Amino acid sequence: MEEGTLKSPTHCTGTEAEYEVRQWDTREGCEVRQILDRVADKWSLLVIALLDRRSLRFSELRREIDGISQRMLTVTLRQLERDGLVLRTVHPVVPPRVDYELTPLGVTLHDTIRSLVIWTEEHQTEVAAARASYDSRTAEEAQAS
Amino acid sequence: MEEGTLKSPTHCTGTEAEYEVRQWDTREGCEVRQILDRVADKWSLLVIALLDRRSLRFSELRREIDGISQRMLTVTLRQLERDGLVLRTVHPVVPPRVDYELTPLGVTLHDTIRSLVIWTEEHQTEVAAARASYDSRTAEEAQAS
DNA sequence: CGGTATCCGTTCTGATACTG
DNA sequence: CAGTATCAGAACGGATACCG
Repeated sequence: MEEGTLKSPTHCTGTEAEYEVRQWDTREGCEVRQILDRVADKWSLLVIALLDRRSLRFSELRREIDGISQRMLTVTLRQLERDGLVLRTVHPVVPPRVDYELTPLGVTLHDTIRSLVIWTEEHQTEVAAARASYDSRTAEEAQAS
Repeated sequence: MEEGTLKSPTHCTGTEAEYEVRQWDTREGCEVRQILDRVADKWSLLVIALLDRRSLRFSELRREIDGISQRMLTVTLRQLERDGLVLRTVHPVVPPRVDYELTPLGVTLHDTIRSLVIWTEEHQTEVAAARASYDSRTAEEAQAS
C-alpha cells in the first residue's frame, strides 16, 4: 500500500460512448483480491443467495444447500459474519436456536450475487452446449493423432 | 434426482412490493451448481474482468493478474474456452501469438462480474472495518476466558 | 511465446466423535 | 440444535523441466 495510486481505478462516466476499459487493481493481497476471494467462494455465494430478505436457521441453511457439510457451513458463516455481511443471532433457548440474516451491507452484495446466479440459470443451456461442442472437438483431435 | 420437481421455483405472489424470494435449485451436480463453481473461481473471475472489450495475449494476462502461475492461467483459460465464454485465437507466426477475448456469451457474464468487482472496490473499507471489529471482539472474548 | 507433463507440498474438505 | 476438535484423504496449485 506504499505505492500510492498505482493503477488507480479510473472512473467510468457511464455514458455509452465514453465506456472505458477499467483498470482493475489485481495486486495479490490487496483488499479487493482478499474480498473477491471470499465472495468468489462456492459456499459463500450460495449462502448469500439463499438469505434473500429472510433469516434462516443453521439447520435450514444446511438442508437447503445440498452437499454442504456442517463444518463448511460453520466456517462459511463465520467468515461472512466477520466480513460484516451476515448477522448471527443466538436465541437463549433450549435447544439452542441460531438465526442468520444479511446485514444492510450484505443486502447490497446480495443484489449483484443474485444477478450472477440468475445469469447462470438463464445461460446454463448455452454453457452446456459449448461444453459438449468443445468436448467432441477435443475427442476428434485425440483420434486424429 | 428421483424426486421429480423437487424445489421448483415457487413464485411468491401477493407480497406488497411483489418482490419474490427466489427458490434456487441448489442440488449438487446440477448445471447451475457446476457453472457457479466455474464462475465463482478466483482466477476465472479475474480473467473475465480483465477481458473487457479487448483481446489480450497469454503473456499480457499473466502480467496483469498478479500471482497467477502459468499453469493456472492455462487451466483457467481452457475451462473458460470450454464453457464458451472465451475465444482462443492462435496466430500462425513465429514466435507464436495467442489472443484471448470474450465471446458474446462471455460479454453477458462480464457485465455481472464487473458489478461484482465494482461492489468489492466500493465496499472494501466497510468490509475491512467489519473484520477489524470482529477480530477485536474475538480477542476480547479470548481474554475473558 | 505459449504451452504440456510431472512431481510434490499445502490447503481444503468431509467424516467422525464429542459438547453445551 | 448448533456447534467444536481432530484427523486422513482429496484436490489445489506452484515449481521445474521440456517441447513445437
